Amino acid sequence: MRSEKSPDGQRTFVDAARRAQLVRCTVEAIAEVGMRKASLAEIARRAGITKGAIFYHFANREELVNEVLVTLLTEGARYMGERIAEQADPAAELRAYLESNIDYIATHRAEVAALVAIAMNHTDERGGAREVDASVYGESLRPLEDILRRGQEQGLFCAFDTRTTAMTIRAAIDAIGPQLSAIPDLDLDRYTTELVALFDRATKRVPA
Amino acid sequence: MRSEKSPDGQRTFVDAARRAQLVRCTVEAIAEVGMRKASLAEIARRAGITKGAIFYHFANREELVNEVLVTLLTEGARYMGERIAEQADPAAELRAYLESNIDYIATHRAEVAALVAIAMNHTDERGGAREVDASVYGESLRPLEDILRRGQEQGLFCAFDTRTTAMTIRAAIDAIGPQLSAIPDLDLDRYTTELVALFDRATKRVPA
Amino acid sequence: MRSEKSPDGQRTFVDAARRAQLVRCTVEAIAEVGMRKASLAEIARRAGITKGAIFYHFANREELVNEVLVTLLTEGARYMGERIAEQADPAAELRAYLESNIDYIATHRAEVAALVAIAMNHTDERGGAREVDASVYGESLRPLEDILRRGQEQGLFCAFDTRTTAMTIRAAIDAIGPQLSAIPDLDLDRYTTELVALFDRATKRVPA
Amino acid sequence: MRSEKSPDGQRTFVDAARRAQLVRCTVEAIAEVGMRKASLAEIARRAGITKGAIFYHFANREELVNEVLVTLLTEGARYMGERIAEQADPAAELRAYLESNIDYIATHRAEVAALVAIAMNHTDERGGAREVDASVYGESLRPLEDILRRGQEQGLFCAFDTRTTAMTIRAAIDAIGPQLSAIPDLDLDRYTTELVALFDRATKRVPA
DNA sequence: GATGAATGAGTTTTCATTCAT
DNA sequence: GATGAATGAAAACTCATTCAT
Repeated sequence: MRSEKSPDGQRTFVDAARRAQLVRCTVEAIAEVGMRKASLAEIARRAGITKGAIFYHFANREELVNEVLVTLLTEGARYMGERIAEQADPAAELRAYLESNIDYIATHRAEVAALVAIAMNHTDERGGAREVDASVYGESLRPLEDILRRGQEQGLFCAFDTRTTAMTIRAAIDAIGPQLSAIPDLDLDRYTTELVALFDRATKRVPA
Repeated sequence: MRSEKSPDGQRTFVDAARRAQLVRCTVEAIAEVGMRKASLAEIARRAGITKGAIFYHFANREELVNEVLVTLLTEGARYMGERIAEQADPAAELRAYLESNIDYIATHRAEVAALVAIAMNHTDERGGAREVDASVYGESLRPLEDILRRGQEQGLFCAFDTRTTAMTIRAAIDAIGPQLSAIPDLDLDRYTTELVALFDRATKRVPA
Repeated sequence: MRSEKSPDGQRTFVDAARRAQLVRCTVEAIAEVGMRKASLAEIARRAGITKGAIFYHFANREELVNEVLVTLLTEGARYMGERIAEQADPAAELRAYLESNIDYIATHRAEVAALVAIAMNHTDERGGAREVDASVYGESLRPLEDILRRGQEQGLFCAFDTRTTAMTIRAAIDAIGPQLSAIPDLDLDRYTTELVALFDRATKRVPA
Repeated sequence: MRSEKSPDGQRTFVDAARRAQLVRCTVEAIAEVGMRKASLAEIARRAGITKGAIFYHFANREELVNEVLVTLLTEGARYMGERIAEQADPAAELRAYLESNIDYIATHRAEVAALVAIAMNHTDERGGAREVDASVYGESLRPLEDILRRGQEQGLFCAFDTRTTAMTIRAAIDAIGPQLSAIPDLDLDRYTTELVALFDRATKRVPA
């Protein structure tokens, strides 16, 4: 075990590789068979190792799932952060935020499915008040609130509570995942256009 | 019950009461400890009876959960339908829709938590394309789309895709539940006001 | 309960009727769904009463099954005894024994199926050394041995151990039930003729 | 095992040993307490392991019971096949068939008891028409019919339906198991001699 | 005489976790 | 680093039996 072998938290290359592989297999397992049936046996099978070996790399199931969560969140944040950074003004940033998010969802269905499943299970099991989730929400919402606030400061956006609006935008995006499962041939381009337009109307300053 | 008794579906008073009690206990159990840990043992414990007794009243776990689902949905639909029916025009209806939904969520936290948990588990286990869920979504979205379409026909609302907009409104509402768990002292009145304003801006027709 | 109400073992008419009805329903249940799934609930369902009521007429499941056993055995013995009594000599009686037995099996499939299932379960559960079964075997074998012995005394049959031969005849008959289940369109007339001929050759005295 | 491991069906030595041990314990359990009470808990207790361990080696109860069935059938077939192969003519083969079968029953009481119990339960639960059973019966009857047919072709046996006769011989043998349970001190040598003589008379050609 | 309700012991099965090798 | 084997706690479900009414 990590903690036993290297108290300084160092990890060997092989260990890191296995962890990454296990994270990947877990994502696929959860996306395909759901949280409930994504047992360690199933994950090990996909990774081509034994159940027991998992415990060499992760203290327990929870630690593995947490790593999955952190990995997906980080990955997603990077994916979207880059696109937004290139924009000229907050209005363009908001549009880029929506577009890059939906694009990510469209091109990372397994990841999104796994993410939603894990998040649900967390909200579920610990009554929603879990540290990880809280920070996740905060972390993911802050950049969006920043965009909105700067937009208001620059006179591009009208007056509204940035938190409520940020949450609504986030919710509109997060609702796409489940819908995609139900309606696999959903027209995402159209959806994107409509959403961009909707939040444009909802946020833009109306000149007197 | 049911399977052991007369096929005419007759139910005694005691049976109906126990079923209702079990539904209530199941809602509370799911809301408090989550779907996964809301075992029949846990539910029976809360109801003060034995596991075996549950099977006297329900054929299996699924039947119990289904009854919970139907009960909550029916209850919710009645709660909100009444308020919306009294409104004068689609714009007022949309406001009433938002207000009554958020009000319901605020005053029925356990029910909403249970509903979300059950819905998630369904999406999870059957790959998201389950009849019940599909109809649930459709059923809950249709009245909202109706309001939006009528608003457009009467020239009150601007041009937009009613389905996308309805889904966004729904998503904004559904996001409140999880947030409430994370931030128990969320100011719901403010949230409501903001949301009403946001979707008012997003939908109203701007005179030339 | 019988024993509580009438220590003299008297039974009311209604009680006797219900017992008979329950015996009949049990036979059908066992024949159709097998011993394992012929639960008291299933039997009660077929009788149109509740599980609890069964315990008014029978102390427990075992007593009910025993009554079924005794009833079927008695019924069968009467059915065959009559035909055999009419015969002129032991050779004719042996033929009549075979014919009436096979005929009974052909016309009482449910009864035979139930009988076999119950017998098996008994042999099964108590290691085969149960009083009922022992007597059953003895009772059913004695008349057959009598026929064989008289045949030998009258010089119609050759020398052989009557017990072994009786058992073989019985076994040949008892094997028909299971075969009928496997091969429903078995030609029983042919089977009868062959069996009669076989045991005729095996028992008849060959003149010097 | 099996489901958790490599699909090439590889088995370790320990696994094979445990499987064999579990098969043995299952045979004994069924022979002693009957199919109904031979629960996995009982079998595990006899094997000195936990219930859970059984599922490591067998996917489920059915797979375990099937392995028992196949093992016993194979064992029995080998035991008897050898003796019959050495015989000079069909009449001697028939005698060897009877003798080796009865000998097997005498020396493998638990195996025979278990075999009968399992077979019965199968007939019982699936309405008698199960593939396994059908093939079992066919497989076990065919060699016997072969002997009889060859005997007829060689003019050693008289005219009779080989199927009916084979079944009768089989039934006479199969009846010994239950009798042994009921009458533990049955004189099997005598029984064998009598049976051989009986079927000799019943099958041999009587010269004109 | 019978019902509706409940019990409690038992069944098979699943799975995260442990550990000797 | 990893495997094979096993554990033990929990799950859903079944059913004979009891009993107040």
